[in-house]
Amino acid sequence: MEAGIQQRPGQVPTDARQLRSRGALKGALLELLEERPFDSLSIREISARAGTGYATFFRNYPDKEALLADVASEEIGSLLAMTQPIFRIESSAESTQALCQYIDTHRKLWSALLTGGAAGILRAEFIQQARQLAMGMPQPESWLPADLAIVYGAGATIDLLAWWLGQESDFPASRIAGILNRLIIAPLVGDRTIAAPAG
Amino acid sequence: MEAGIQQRPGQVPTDARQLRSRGALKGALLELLEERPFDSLSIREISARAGTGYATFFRNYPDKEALLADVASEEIGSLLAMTQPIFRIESSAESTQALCQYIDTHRKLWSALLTGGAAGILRAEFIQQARQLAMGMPQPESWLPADLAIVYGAGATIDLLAWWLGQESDFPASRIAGILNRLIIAPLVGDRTIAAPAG
Amino acid sequence: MEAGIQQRPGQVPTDARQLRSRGALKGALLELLEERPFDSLSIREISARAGTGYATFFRNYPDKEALLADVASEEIGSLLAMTQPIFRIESSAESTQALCQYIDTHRKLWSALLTGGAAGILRAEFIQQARQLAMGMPQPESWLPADLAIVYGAGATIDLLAWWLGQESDFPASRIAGILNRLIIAPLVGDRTIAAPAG
Amino acid sequence: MEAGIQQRPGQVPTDARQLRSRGALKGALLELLEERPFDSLSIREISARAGTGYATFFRNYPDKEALLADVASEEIGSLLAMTQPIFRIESSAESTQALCQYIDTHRKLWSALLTGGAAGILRAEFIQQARQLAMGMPQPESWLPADLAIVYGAGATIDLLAWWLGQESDFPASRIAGILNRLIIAPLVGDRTIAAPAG
DNA sequence: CTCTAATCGAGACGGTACGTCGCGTCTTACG
DNA sequence: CGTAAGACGCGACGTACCGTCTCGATTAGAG
Repeated sequence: MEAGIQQRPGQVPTDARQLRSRGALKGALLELLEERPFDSLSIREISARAGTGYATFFRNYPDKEALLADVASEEIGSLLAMTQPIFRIESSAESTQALCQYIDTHRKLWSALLTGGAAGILRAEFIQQARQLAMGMPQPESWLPADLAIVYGAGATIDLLAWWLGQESDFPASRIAGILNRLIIAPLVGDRTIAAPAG
Repeated sequence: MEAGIQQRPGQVPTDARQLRSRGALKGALLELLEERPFDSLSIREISARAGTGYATFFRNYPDKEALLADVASEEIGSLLAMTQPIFRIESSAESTQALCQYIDTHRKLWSALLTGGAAGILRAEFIQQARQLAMGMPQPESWLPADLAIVYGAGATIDLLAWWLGQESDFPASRIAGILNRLIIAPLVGDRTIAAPAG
Repeated sequence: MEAGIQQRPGQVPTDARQLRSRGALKGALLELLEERPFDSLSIREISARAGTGYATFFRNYPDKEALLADVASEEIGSLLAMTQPIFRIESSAESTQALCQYIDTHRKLWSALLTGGAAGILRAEFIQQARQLAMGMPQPESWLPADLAIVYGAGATIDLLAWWLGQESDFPASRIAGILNRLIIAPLVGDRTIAAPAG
Repeated sequence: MEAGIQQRPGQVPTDARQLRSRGALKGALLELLEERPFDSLSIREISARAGTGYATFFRNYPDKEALLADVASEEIGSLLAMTQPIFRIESSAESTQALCQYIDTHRKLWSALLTGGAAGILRAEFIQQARQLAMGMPQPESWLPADLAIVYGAGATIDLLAWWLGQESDFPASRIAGILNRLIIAPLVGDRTIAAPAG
C-alpha cells in the first residue's frame, strides 16, 4: 500500500526521488507565490508547475499548508541564522539592521510570504523557531510572561515587516530597523536608551 | 429580477424579511463560531443553522467573509464604543482596562472571533475602524508613520488579546491591560511614565 | 445538502431539469456504447458527451452501472413489450420471430448492449423483467425449478443473441428465431413438436 | 532487463523461481476469491497475500485477468478431464453426473469462480477449451451452427452451475445433472430419449 | 385591504478542487 | 549484484462546496 506519508514529519527523506520531488514542489511554490496569493493556488497547479504528478504531492505533504510550512521553515531558518542575537540588548540594533537588510535583499520573496494567505502560517512558523531560540535565554522581565514575549515579539515583527513590504513608498531598511527596535524590541528588553535615543 | 445584492453594501435594508434573514445568518454564524473554526464552516451549514434558504445567503452577502465582516464590524463597533479614548494619553490606562474587561466579559465570543480562520478578517476590520477613529487625531510621532502606528497598534492589540484568550491559565483582565499599555500603547504615544512606572 | 440521489430508485423524477439530465446521460451512454465497450467508458466521458456536469451524474445515478441498468431496463422493456407471449406455447414461434426481428432492426444498439462489459448488467436486467412477467404464469414443469427456468431462459436467450450479433456471417433473424425456439424455448415448455418439427 | 513478460503466454516457465512465484500468486488468488469477489481484488493485495513483490506480478502476468485466466484454465482442465465424453450420446448421462459431482466436491472453489466478476473470464476459458475438445467431433446437427453449439453448450452449462451454486436450498448434484442433461445437452445432441424420459 | 412585486424555501445545475486508489513503470537501496 | 520495496506519473473515482439558476409559495407594503 502506498497511502500516507512515508517520512515522519520533520524528517528529511533519504530516497533521492523523494528529495527531488520535494525540492521541485518547494521551488514551484516559491515561483507561484511571486505570481499569485497563496490561497488561490491549488495543489494541482503546484504539482503541474513542479513537473510532478498530482498524487506525488500527497506522498510528500498532507496538504498545501504543510508544503508552505516546509518552505517557510527553511526561509525563516535562513533569516534567523543571519540575525541570531536580535534579542540580546548589547547588539539588538545591529541585529535588526541585519534582519531588515536581509528582507530588503529578498524583498520579492518576503512580500510573497507575508502578504496573501500565507502570512498566518509564516507567523506560526516564525513563532515556533523563536521559541526554539528563546529556550536558552533568560526570562526577560517579570511583568511579561515569557511565552507572550516570544509570541508578541515574533508576531509584531511579522506585522511590521508585512506593513513595510506592502507600502508603495520606499522606506529604507535602516528606518524600519529603527522603528522595529524602538517600537517592539525595546519594550521587550526594557532598554530605555533605545526608546528615547534623543532624550 | 433577483440577481445580485438588493442592498448596497453597508446599507441596512428596510424590508422586514431581509432584516430577519440577515439577523438569522449573523446569529447562526456566531453560534457556529463557538463550535468550530471559521474556515471549516460552509455557507450551506450557516444557512441551515439560520433556518434560511441556501440561495438567500447570496441575496444578502457575496460570500462567507462578507458575513463575518458584518458580524465583526458590529462587535468591534461595540468594543470600541466602550473604549474610545484609548489613544489619548491622559486616559489610556482606563481605556485599556475597559477594553480588557469587555473582552473578558464576552470571552467566549471573542475567543471564537480571534482564534480560527476568522482572525484575519477581524484584524482587518479592527484596523479599518481604528483608521476611522484616528482621522481626527494628531500625528503621534514623527519617527513613526501615522498609518503604521494604526496598523501596528491594532494588530498588536489583536495579537495580544488572541494570546490571552488562547491561554489555559487565568490571567486577570487587569494584568493584560497593564501589559497592553506598557508593551503597545506606551511606545506608540511615547509616554515614558507608563513604560517605567517605577521610575 | 445535495448529496445522494433525490429520487428513489425506479422512481421517475418530476423536476424538468432532472428529466433533461437523465435523458442526456442515457443518450450519451447509448452513443458511446456504439463506439467503445462499456468498461472503457468513464463517468467523466459520459458526462462530457451528455453536455452535463460531472457531479450531476452522481445526482442522478450512484455509478456507471446504474445508468446502464436504467438504459437497459428501458430497452428490454421495449423489447419485451413487443414479444410478450414468448413463453406461451401456442404462440412461441411467432414471439421468437418478433423478438429476433426487433433485435435485427436495432442491431447496432443491441450489439453494443450485448457485447462488451455491458452484457452482465443486461442479463441481470433481463432476468429481472422476466421474473416480473413470469409471476402470473403457471409453474412450467415439475422437474425444473421455476426460478431456474427463468434464469436459464433469459440467460441462454441473451447468450444466443450475443453470439448471433457477434458473428460476421449474416444469419437471418428467422433462422435464429428457429434455433432459439428449438434449443431454448421448447425444452423449457416441454413441447416436443418444436423440438422435432420433422417428426 | 526486466521489461515485458519473460515467458510467452501459455508457456510454462522453467525457472524455479518463476514457478514458485506463479504458484504463490495462483494460490493467493484462490484464497482471496473465497473471501471477496474478483473485481474487488487489487494486484497489490494478491501480491501481498502471495508473499511476493508487487513488481514480480507483472513479470509473470500482464494483468489481473491473465492470472485468473491461468487459474481458470487449470481448474477447467481438471473439470473437463473428469468429464470428457460429455457430448457423446451414449454416455452423456454419466458425464453430466461426474461433472456435477466434481463441482459439488469443490463447491467453495467453484462458487468463487462462478459468482463475482470472475464469471466472464471463466466462461471464455470454458468455451475455449470446449472448442479444443470439439475439434475432433462430428458436426452435431445441420440446423445448428457448430460454433453456436459449443458457445451455447458451454455458456448455458456455466449459467446452470452458477445458478445452482448461488441457491440457498440444497439441490443434490444428481438433480442438477438431470436438468443439465435434459435442458441443455439433449437439445444439442438431438436425443429425444433424454428430453422425454417418461415418454 | 387589497394587489402586486419583492423575497423566500428548496434544490438542481455546471464547475472545480479535493484526497484516495489502483495501475504499470522504473528507480533505489539492501541483503 | 540481483531482487524486494516502493516512489513515480497518470488518471478515474466519489465527495464537497461554490455561486447561479429556476421554480412555486408567501408575504410585505404601497396604493
